[in-house]
Amino acid sequence: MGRAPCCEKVGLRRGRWTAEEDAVLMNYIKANGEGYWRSLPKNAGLLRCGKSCRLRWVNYLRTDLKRGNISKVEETVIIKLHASLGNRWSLIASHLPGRTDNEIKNYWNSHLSRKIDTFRRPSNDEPLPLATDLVKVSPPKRKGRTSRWAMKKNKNLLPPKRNPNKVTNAHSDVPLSPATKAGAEDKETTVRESLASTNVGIVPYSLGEDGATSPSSSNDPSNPLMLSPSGGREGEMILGPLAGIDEELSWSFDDMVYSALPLESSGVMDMSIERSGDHEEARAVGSGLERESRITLGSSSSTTTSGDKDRIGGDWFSCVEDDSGNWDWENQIILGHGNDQAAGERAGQEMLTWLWESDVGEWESQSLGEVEREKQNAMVAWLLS
DNA sequence: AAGCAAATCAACCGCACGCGG
DNA sequence: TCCGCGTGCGGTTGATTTGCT
Repeated sequence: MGRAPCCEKVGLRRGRWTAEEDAVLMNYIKANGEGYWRSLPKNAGLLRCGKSCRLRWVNYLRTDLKRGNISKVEETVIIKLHASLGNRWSLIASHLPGRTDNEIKNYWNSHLSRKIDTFRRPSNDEPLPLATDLVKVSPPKRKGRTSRWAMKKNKNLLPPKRNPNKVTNAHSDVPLSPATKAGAEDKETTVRESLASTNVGIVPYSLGEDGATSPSSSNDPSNPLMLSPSGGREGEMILGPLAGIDEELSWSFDDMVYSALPLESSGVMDMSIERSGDHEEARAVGSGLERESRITLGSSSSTTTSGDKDRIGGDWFSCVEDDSGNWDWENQIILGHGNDQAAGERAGQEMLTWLWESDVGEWESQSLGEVEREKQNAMVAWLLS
């Protein structure tokens, strides 16, 4: 016997909700609260199935929904969380107050997935993209309409005010550092760094022959950062503190990818790349750090995902390469804040909560000020942690 | 001005999960 | 342990709108 349908379809309305139906549903929920979705339509006098009512409420009628376009900051959070969580839209939405899983899912599918695809690993014959290439890349120019919000701006639709009392439903699973990618052609090959300045302030530094450090220009395509095999000094990459943050809050795929490397504001990171069988392994170790990240690139049959949980402070990332040659990032991430995973999770939650308690729109619109810099520093500190 | 293509997103659908009996 | 129910989630669809030709 098959499972009974959630509702009897015969005689029930489908499709777009009318203003009258919205009003009925909203009034009923205000009076009786959420839940009991199956019986709600009957009790409220709606010719809709319970699922439809719930969806309408959750995605549209709730008073704490945030309207308007997704901001750059929100986009960044979405990208980062998606890198860690995958298509767990409800979980991602729980970190974006006022945004629904459906909204985020739609935004991802219509905006971000195209961007990310653009940054996917190129074919074998093509060189890895440079940072500047990636930053410049835009999704295919839209031919069609603008955002729905823009479309509606002339309509008689008042966006609900964001409820300042809403408690962010932070989930303990997140946040994590985003999945990581390290492009490596082979052991002897230079890795073409594509780290660009981002709103989290990850700035590549170069180590000169005299040992002095200087920020590398991510805007100079002729000067990609060079990562030498472990032990090398010249061209060694140093990840330095905040410097030269671009006012433009941007976040490229590789920004996301590289942000997961074990950064240390004042440390030196060695990266070694090894090839074993059909997978490559990039190991990044920050000097003076009791932590290590290992990024494994390989076929699905060989990708290391187990990780070594006993390693102190170890962060593991992995991805698999599908048949078409794209890297499919998984989230085999083991929290590695020393041995105190709970502390790491708490720090992440506090970070996000703090970020979103402030007016993100204001943050985005202002030039770099003290508040922004403080937030960026905090986010960097969190990522570093 | 009309037709077409593309983009957006509200809504639907089916499955999975948790819970209580 | 099994079963049924209620609910939530993620993938997909299709109506709608807009820009381009």
